[in-house]
Amino acid sequence: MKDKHLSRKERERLRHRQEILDKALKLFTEQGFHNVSMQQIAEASEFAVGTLYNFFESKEALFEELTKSCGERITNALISILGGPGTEVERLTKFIRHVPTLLEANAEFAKLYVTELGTRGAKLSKHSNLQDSHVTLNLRLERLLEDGICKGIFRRIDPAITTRAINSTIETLAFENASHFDKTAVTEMFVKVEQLFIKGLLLPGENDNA
Amino acid sequence: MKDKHLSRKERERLRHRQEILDKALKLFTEQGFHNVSMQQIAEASEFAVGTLYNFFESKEALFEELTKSCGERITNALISILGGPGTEVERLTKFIRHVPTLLEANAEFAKLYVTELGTRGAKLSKHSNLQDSHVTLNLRLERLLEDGICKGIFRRIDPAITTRAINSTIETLAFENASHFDKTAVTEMFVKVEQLFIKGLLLPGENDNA
DNA sequence: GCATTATATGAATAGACGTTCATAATATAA
DNA sequence: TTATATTATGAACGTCTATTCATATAATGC
Repeated sequence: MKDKHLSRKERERLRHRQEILDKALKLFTEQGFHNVSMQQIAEASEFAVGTLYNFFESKEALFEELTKSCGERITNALISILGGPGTEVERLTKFIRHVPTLLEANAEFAKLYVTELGTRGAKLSKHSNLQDSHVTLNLRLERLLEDGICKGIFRRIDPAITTRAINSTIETLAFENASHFDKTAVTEMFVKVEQLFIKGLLLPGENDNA
Repeated sequence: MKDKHLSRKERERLRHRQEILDKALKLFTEQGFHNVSMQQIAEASEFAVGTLYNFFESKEALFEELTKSCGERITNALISILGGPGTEVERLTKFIRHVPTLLEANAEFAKLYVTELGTRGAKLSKHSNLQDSHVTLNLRLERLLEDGICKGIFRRIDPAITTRAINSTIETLAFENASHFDKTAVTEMFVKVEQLFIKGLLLPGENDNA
C-alpha cells in the first residue's frame, strides 16, 4: 500500500537490514537476549559493529524490531481465527490446530517468543505493543469460552483460568518443540491438546465421536 | 541425622550464610539473576563483597544453592502427594489443592523458580539436580494419569500432554500471583483449576457433584 | 599479653559489552 | 576527473560486574 518504487540503493539497504535481523534472530533464539553481544551479531551478519548502529538505534531497538514484526504476525493470525466464523467449538479447534502451522513458519522465533515475551516472559513489561496484542488475544479466547458456556456448549468452568491453561500449554509445547521441529510430530501433539481441552470442556451429552 | 553438635562459631557461620541466602533470594526474585550484582547482595546482607566469596565459590554457586534447597523441597512435597495414598482422583485433587500452601510458604521463591527453572526456564540445562527432580515429578504425574485411564476413571487422553498442561497451568498461575500473594484468592483459583482438569478428565458417568 | 589462626574487608583487577566517532571506502553528481 | 554525499569500519571509551588478594580485624589458645 505504501511506496512501491524504491531505488536500487534503498532496496539494498533493506536487504542488509533484513540480513542483520535474520542473523540476530538466530542468535537470540539460540542464546537469549542477554547472552548475545552486538559483536556476535556483527560477525554473523558480516558487518562491522558500527554499521549495526546505522540500522538500529540500540541493541534493544533491534530486538524490539524483531519481536514486534514476528510477534504481531503470530498473535494477529490467532486473534482472527478466534474472531472468525464458526461455532465456539469450531473456532477453538481451529485455533489449536493452527499452532503447528504457525510454528512451522516461525520455528526460529517461537522459542524466543515464549522465553522472553510469552505469558511468563522476562521482557513483558517493556514491550507495550506486544503486551497489548497479547492481552487482546487472551480476552478474545476468554470471550469465546464465555459465549460457549452461555450457549450451553461448554460446561461451567472459569474462562480466565481456562484461557491461561490453554495458552500456557500451547506455549510450553511450542517451547519444547522449537529446537528440533518436526511438523508431523507436532501436529499429532496438538491433536491431543485439542482432545484434552475440547472434550474436557464439552458438556456431557454432546459426545460426537469418542 | 547428621552431627547435631556445632560450635557457636559454626552456628554463627551458618546463620551468616543463611542471611546472605535470604537477602539474595529477595533480590533475585525481584530483579532476576542477571540484574542482581554481588555488590547489591553484599550491601543487602551487610557483608563485604569478598566475604560472600568465603561462603560461596561464585555468584552461580550461590544461586544454585538457593534453587537446590528451595526447589527440591517443593518438588519433593508434590512428588510425595502423587505417590501417597488414595485413588487417582483424590491424589490429583490433593496435588492441585496443595499448590497454594506451597506458594504461601515459598512466595518469594516461586516467581524465581518459574522464571529461571520451570518447564520453560532460562537455566534448565545447568542445574542437573533440579532437572532430575523435575523429570521424576513429571513421570509420577504421568503414571498417575495412566493408572487412572487403565482403571477406567479417566477418559483416554495423552498422559504426557496432560501432564504438561497441568504443570504449565500451575506454573503460570504461580508466576502471576507471586508478586502480590493473597492466599484466599489463590486458593479459589486452584479450586477452579481442579474443576477444569478433574472434571475434564473424568469419564462421563462418574459425575459426583455438578 | 602474645602468637596464631580464622574471618572480614573493599580497593584493585580483568574482562565483557553497548555505544561512539574520526576515518576510510564507496557511490553519486557535476 | 573532481567534488560531494553516503555508508562502512573498528579501535577507543566508559561503564558495569564477577572475582581476587593484600591488609585489617577479630577470635582463640597459650
